[in-house]
Amino acid sequence: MLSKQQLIEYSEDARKNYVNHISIDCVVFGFHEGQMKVLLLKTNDEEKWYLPGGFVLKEEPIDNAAVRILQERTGLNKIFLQQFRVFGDPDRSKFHNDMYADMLPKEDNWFSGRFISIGYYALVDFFDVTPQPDQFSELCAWRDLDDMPEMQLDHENIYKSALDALRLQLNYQPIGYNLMPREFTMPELQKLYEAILGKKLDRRNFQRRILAFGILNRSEEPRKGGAHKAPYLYSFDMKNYQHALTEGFKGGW
Amino acid sequence: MLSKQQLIEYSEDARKNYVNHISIDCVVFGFHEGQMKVLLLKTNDEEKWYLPGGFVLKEEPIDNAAVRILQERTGLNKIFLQQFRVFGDPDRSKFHNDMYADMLPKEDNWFSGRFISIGYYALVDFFDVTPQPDQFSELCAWRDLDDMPEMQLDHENIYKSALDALRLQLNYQPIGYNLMPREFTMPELQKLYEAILGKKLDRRNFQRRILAFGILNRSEEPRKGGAHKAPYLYSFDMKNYQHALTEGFKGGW
DNA sequence: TCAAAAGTGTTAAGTTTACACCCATGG
DNA sequence: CCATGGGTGTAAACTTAACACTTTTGA
Repeated sequence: MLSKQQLIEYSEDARKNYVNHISIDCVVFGFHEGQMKVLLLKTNDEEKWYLPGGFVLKEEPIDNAAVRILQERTGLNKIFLQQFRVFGDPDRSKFHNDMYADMLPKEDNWFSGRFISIGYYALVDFFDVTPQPDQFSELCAWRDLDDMPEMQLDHENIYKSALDALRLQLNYQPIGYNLMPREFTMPELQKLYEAILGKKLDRRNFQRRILAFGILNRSEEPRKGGAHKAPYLYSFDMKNYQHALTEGFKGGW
Repeated sequence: MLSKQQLIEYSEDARKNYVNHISIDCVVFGFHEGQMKVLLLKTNDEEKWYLPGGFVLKEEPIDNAAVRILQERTGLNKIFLQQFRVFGDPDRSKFHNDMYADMLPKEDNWFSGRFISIGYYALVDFFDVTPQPDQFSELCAWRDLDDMPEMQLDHENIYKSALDALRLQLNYQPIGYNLMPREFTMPELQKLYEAILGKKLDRRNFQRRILAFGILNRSEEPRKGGAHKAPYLYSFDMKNYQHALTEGFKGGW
């Protein structure tokens, strides 16, 4: 949490460096122990959590801004990012206006303005992430998809919207390279799909369908470990995966 | 086309009234005589055309801004609008910077800044539209999808991106209410789909598929007129249409 | 040797595709 | 009376869904 003095400095710096009126909010999805997770931030003072976000540098492409912001929160360089919507109601910024009303000059501070936010969702490997709080928070942590806390501003709306977009993406693009470890078993991949969709899938049909996409390579060695038949290990065939990403599955019309 | 003086005034007014750094670009699709059309603008001086667009008033929701802008260009009130992407490269505004370099003060004029543009596509009934040029143009006209002219800035990119989004929408949402007259025949609707997709479809299979969506009502009276069997007239069942719009077709997973 | 979890296969139901024939109308 | 374009039907190919049995492993 910033002191009043620091807040004033931040506000002045922001004015110098960032494009005014534009913000970026990111919904970072991770996957761990069969659960979809979302990366959230929180101050010690406030009860409510918020999404990682930030602003766009004056000469920076917006996609780069999203990458930069996420790098600061996760430590990751290569992140699968997808712009999915703009949130631009004029009263969505009211929160900041109120929050900093007594700390910053009423007019002409960075937070008093209106912000139109570009929503991105990101898919990341849970184990690669080292959650880093930002200047305004003490806590940066994963939260389970089915145990989401109350959120600030319109962030609940943004996160739900991101989940919808992600589910839609399942229908015409491969998912998983960014969420799974390099090698994984078929049941593990299935758990990812089930977590995203929030429902159970048939084991045998799932396998057939995924394999039909032609984006998986099966390695020779199975993974031993449980009191059961050792499952095969798979990895993504990056050539075909990339192709499927750009071309999409199934035609529709 | 504005004079230098008018341009300066516009620039000053814009600063007062609009949110800086944000613009809106609209790809307006219409359908006429079996052709998909896009509404474009042009000045007499310039060869290149551009998309209808504008800015967001300081207290205006962005969706309303898009509606307002399109109302000015088309005269229409009720327009099907879909936000589809943000275009935010820093050098996409270079064009305006150069164009007005000798007419406006170098620093601190409205057009010298960077603009991040929110892309919308719209579907409208061709016959309801009265194309209106804006302050910067003398010409506002429909252009055929398969005879598109050269365009300014990144507008070609934006338009192509809109077309992709529209084609994607065909796969999970109904299309047509906004593009067709109230009553239409099955072959007419088919032509719309063919125009959007840029390919021929099988008459019989098309009919089956569309009817299966359950969003059409067939009226009793057929339309006479050609030297052939009179085709039935259909209209959209708005209850089911709306439902399909929000719920989407086919499940995927 | 048994329970757990994974591999594999089959059949039935449902879609989609590719076609062919018949019907009303206006010239 | 015939050419044009529209309505309708169907068999074959393909997908998807539902379901059962066998295999391997660690305890």
